[in-house]
Amino acid sequence: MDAERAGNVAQDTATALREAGLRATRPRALILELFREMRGHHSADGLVAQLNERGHRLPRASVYGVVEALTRGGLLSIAHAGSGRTLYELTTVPHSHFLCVTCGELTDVVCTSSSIPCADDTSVPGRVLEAQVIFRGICRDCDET
Amino acid sequence: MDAERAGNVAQDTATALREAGLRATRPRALILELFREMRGHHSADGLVAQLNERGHRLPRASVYGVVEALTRGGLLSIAHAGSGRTLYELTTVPHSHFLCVTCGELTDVVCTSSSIPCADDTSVPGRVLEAQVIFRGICRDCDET
DNA sequence: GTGAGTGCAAACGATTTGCACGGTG
DNA sequence: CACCGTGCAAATCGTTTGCACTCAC
Repeated sequence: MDAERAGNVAQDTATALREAGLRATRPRALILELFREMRGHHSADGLVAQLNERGHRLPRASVYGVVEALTRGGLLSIAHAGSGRTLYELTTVPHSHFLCVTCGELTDVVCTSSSIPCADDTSVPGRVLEAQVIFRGICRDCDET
Repeated sequence: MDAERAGNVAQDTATALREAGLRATRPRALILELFREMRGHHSADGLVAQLNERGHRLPRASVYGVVEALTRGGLLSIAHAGSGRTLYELTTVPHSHFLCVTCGELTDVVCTSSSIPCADDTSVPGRVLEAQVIFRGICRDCDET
């Protein structure tokens, strides 16, 4: 369980990075593994904190660079949570997000209707790369209070 | 044409503000009229610039307060453009947005399918107040280049 | 008259930039 | 061994906060 030894980058992680067209560096592997371990949505700043807790000190700017690279390589996806909060998550199947306006918690919403509305609508003024539905509302926890 | 004289608030603008449950102050009228004149999406910061060009000097913080109030009153709607950019637009019919990842331009997309996908899906973890579809892609202008 | 809204300055958090060093391919 | 990515510090951007003053109601 001490695969966290410095200099040691798990093979599959390194491979995943290279397959994404990225160099397999330690910070990148570290953060990718962190995402795989934790799941969910995390801000660059939150990652710095998580890494610190695990004894890895990475400067903010580097973490920002890493998540940018991982996103560019398609390994991470961006989920904007409003008010300047940029969250990242492991790229999986396309899905939507539910943002609680009270507590700010962001949850995945698995969309049962597979097609994205308007994606091929002629009123769309360009080539669509990605479409995202964001639901804003009040989550059950906050609603009960 | 010089309805811009200080202290003079156009009647219909004042009425619109009061109907929204807001006090009819000059900054609010100024900004609301600006939106009606310009259409489109604007950031709080952009509004400050626009107002300056027209000879109205309003401090940033006030503009932020005004758009917050207008949004609270339902006169403006928020359109998050990612990366911490919060844009405002006159509230009209519900619609989606197309964000060009190259130039950052935000355009309206009039959605022909009126229903919001998944809005009543049981997988949504709370009470939905609002749903927004955002398309990310490359607009025609940038695509041609 | 009273309180909401404004104006101003300064603080704030998230993200970005510039440059020298180090490790990957 | 060339170059991309990292580490570090400082700058920047959009937004928020605190407080005294003013104006709409």
